[in-house]
Amino acid sequence: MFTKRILHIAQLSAVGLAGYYIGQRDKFSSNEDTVTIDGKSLKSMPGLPIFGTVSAATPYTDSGSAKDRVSQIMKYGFPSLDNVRSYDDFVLSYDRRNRVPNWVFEHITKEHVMKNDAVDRSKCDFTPDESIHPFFRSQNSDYKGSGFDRGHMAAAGNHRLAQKHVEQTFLLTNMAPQVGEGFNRHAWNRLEKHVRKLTKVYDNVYCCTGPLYLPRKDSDGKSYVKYQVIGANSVAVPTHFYKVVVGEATDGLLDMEAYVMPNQKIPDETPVSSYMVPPETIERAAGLLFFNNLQRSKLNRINGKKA
DNA sequence: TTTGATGT
Repeated sequence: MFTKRILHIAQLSAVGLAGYYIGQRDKFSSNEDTVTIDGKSLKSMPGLPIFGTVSAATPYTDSGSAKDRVSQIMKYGFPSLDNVRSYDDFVLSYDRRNRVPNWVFEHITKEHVMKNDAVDRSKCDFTPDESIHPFFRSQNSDYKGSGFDRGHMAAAGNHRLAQKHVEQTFLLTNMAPQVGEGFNRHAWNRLEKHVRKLTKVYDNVYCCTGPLYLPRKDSDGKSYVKYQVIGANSVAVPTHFYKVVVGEATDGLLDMEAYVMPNQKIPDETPVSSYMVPPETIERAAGLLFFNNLQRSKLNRINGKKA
């Protein structure tokens, strides 16, 4: 088991493995850009960026507005600011070149993952996102016959408060091509279940999910990033996927876990913990900063170790 | 159970 873990970490070594310390990073302020958007189009067009008026420093008030929900989901900061779209229960940044998300952010509580008879996943359809320009929009036809699943980044099972919420997770903006057998339907699914279980331990769980395109050394000894593209729109097939998760306890202390899994069949017996990596490794590989507004003094553990 | 694709 231990050797396996070393192997996974070795795969990541090309992008830098500098330890668990996530402290003194540049102060990246994701809250200073302001864009004004009228409330009407915000309601009629799910997916429109409603950013700008949102600040992670804004205290959460339970007034029920979309803006407040975004500030709650994004409490600890935006990983990046490009092509941000907000939905009723998750927020994402869309990669127009690759036709998949850069990152998807969720705020999850036990109420969000509870069984709810009013919500039926089987009624959901995978739907192209009309809020994306047609040049950059992925279609169901891109995935059809590709051999890859339309894998949720924000998992459907994390959004059971309302039928509308789970339906929005089926927008293709929230999808990336994933190996089905042995990955999306198994190892990755186990990781998603693990995140849901964290809501039993923590009052609030913040989860950021996305793709990675990691370099690999070729036979000529040089490193290259190589990934398949599928369909008429050339949707990128990521080499790996990450999850960075923060659990917020009642006392305000925070625990962080970070995972990277290769987009391939993974043996059934592999524990999810063997895919833990230092968060900084993912940040360097993805070009993102996670939980940048988080107060370091409140960070208790990272990947189970005292921070 | 939850994650999906595919065929009728």
